Amino acid sequence: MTKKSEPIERCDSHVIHEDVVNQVRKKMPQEEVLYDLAELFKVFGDSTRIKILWALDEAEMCVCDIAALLNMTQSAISHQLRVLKQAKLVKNRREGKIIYYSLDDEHVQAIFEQGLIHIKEDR
Amino acid sequence: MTKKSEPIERCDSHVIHEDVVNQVRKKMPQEEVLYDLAELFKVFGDSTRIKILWALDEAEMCVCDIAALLNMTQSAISHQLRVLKQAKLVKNRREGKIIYYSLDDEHVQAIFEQGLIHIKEDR
DNA sequence: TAAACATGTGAGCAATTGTTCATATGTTCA
DNA sequence: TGAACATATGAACAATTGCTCACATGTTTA
Repeated sequence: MTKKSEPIERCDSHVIHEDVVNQVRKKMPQEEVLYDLAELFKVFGDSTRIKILWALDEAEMCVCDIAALLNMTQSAISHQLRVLKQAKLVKNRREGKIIYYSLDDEHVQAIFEQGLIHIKEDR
Repeated sequence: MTKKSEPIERCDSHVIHEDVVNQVRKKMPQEEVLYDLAELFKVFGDSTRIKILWALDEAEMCVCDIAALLNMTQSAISHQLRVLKQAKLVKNRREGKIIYYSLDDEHVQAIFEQGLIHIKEDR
């Protein structure tokens, strides 16, 4: 989306602290890394998906179970599970007709943890 | 958005593992907590905001600096800074005409860290 | 094999989001 | 005070998103 950074020319005209800007620019990670990071957090940025992840952190569950738990359509859950799987946060295994989902990343809990710390400070 | 969880009645008809569902339901945090968590991650789920946060983790910067760094409009940056401020991730101080922004949460880095761990495993 | 069942998927739609543009607000300095 | 400057903000618009609905896929069992 964002263009490769061209010579400083924006903010209408004046760059206030060119030294700071250049110094920070040197330290910025690759564009792609920041983009991927945003994509990952985007997956966490929906309460349905958060609920699914939290549930799967408690137990392996099939699609129907999750739909019942969250009082949502099987289809809606299935769509979201696809997103979670693409993000490699969730994996599944088949057992007959039933497909069981579980977490595919031991860091999900750690990410939740950090988020909760922030939230709790805001009250 | 989501309704308060009513008696299990979804997934068309059959609940596959009612025991698991009930057990997991007991362990689920309050609806509101999960919602707030999603809201927080939503803020992290945009590459412009990720870049801003990363930059501010390196140095305090004014709006114009950030716009120059990211090669974006002052207005666009200002809008995003508002989002970040509402999420209490960023604070500012005024010095004459110039308003300096900086991180308002020492956990931002920790959250990035966790995200990066996940991303790096996917390669 | 056909019916029943569990899940996946594409199209469509309303809601949300990120940016732009024009302009408002607030500060400094001549 | 008025011009210049730094930032904030509201309206508008295109793009994205999450859900629903209808139906497809794949598995079991009678």
